[in-house]
Amino acid sequence: MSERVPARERLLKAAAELFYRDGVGATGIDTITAHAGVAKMSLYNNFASKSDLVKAYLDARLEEWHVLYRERLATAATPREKLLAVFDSYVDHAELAYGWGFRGCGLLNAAAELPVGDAGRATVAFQKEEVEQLFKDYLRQMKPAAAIDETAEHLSFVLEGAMARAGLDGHDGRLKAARRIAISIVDQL
Amino acid sequence: MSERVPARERLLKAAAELFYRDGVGATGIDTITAHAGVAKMSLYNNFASKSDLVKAYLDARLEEWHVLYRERLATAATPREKLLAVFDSYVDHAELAYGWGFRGCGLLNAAAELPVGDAGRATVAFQKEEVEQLFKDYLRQMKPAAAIDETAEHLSFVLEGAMARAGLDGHDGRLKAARRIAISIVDQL
DNA sequence: TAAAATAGGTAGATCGGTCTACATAAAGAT
DNA sequence: ATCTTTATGTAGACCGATCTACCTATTTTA
Repeated sequence: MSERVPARERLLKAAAELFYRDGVGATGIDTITAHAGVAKMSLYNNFASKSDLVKAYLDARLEEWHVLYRERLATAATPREKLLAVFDSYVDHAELAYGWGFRGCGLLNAAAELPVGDAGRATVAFQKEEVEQLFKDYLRQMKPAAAIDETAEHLSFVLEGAMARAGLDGHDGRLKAARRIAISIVDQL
Repeated sequence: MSERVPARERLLKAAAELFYRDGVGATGIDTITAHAGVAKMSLYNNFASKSDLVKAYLDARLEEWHVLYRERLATAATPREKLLAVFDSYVDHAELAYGWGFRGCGLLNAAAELPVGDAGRATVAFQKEEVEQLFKDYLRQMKPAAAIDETAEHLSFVLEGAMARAGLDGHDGRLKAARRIAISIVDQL
């Protein structure tokens, strides 16, 4: 019955909740270690600094979304369904955060707190670029003659805008609306 | 040559720059007063607390956008032009922040740092609701038979999504793209 | 001269980060 | 089967710096 959980894992779980709920800057080292039920030195044995933990937090959120997206992708047959799987994975990811009090995209929120040169901002920018690239790929498969770049950017704006609004009023109806809008956009190409 | 500027005004100007550039949480009281060239007590003579100053900062940004929007509105003749004036005022507002290092919408960034119950979040949510309502009004004047609510939400997503993306890659080309997208949306209603 | 802004300082908490000293447990060596 | 090494985790003191908030006393301004 060895239910032993490594300190690193406990720290990442605690950081995930606290960083998302209270913000990166407002969450101190002591709060994280206390919430993880772990000694302070266990944090510095596993991470070089708080920024390093923040970076790991962002990478974990990115990977978390990747998993949800690939799950949705597995059940998608057509390029159109694959494109919509991106929106569905956003809804799925939002629902993961409901227990913590939904506050929008954890990556975007964290990026808003990070200084301009910070490495974490690159992680966030990368994910948004990746989503836009996915839209381009699927659009190209759907309608090779369409204005791919413009439409992909349009879809990215709709998705991220819905997430921003959802973060403010605290429900994911916005994300489902974004999905409906995306359908109308791709279906009238 | 009385170039005397009241302490309150100097504080708001310093707070505007520092809160936007470095974030609300990362900016301390002493930094603000030093940057304003003002005594610490002048802050507490004019504002009840730091949160009060943050609230004033948000209100000032909201009013700042209102001014820019009304300026654009004055040169708009048709409902279509008035609707686009919203997008233009966003570009104008973004350009105000260029000297500080553009980091996206100051209201959205600050809201990402504020706790869920904070009064400042209401200010931010209000501004986004207001924009969506403006879209509804102008759309109704343009095409009374169109799907007003859905289209207004669509336009809001495009605008706020463009702002979110712009905040990550640091230029307002995204906002100009959003304007072009908005034109295509309203012109094919 | 009365009001407002000034400089400078204090209180008390919290921050990120470092350090010491000890406990536990599995793996390798004999 | 015993000893030793190496990993990892523990508790808790401690560091310098910074935070908000508030105070006092002096100077400036109107």
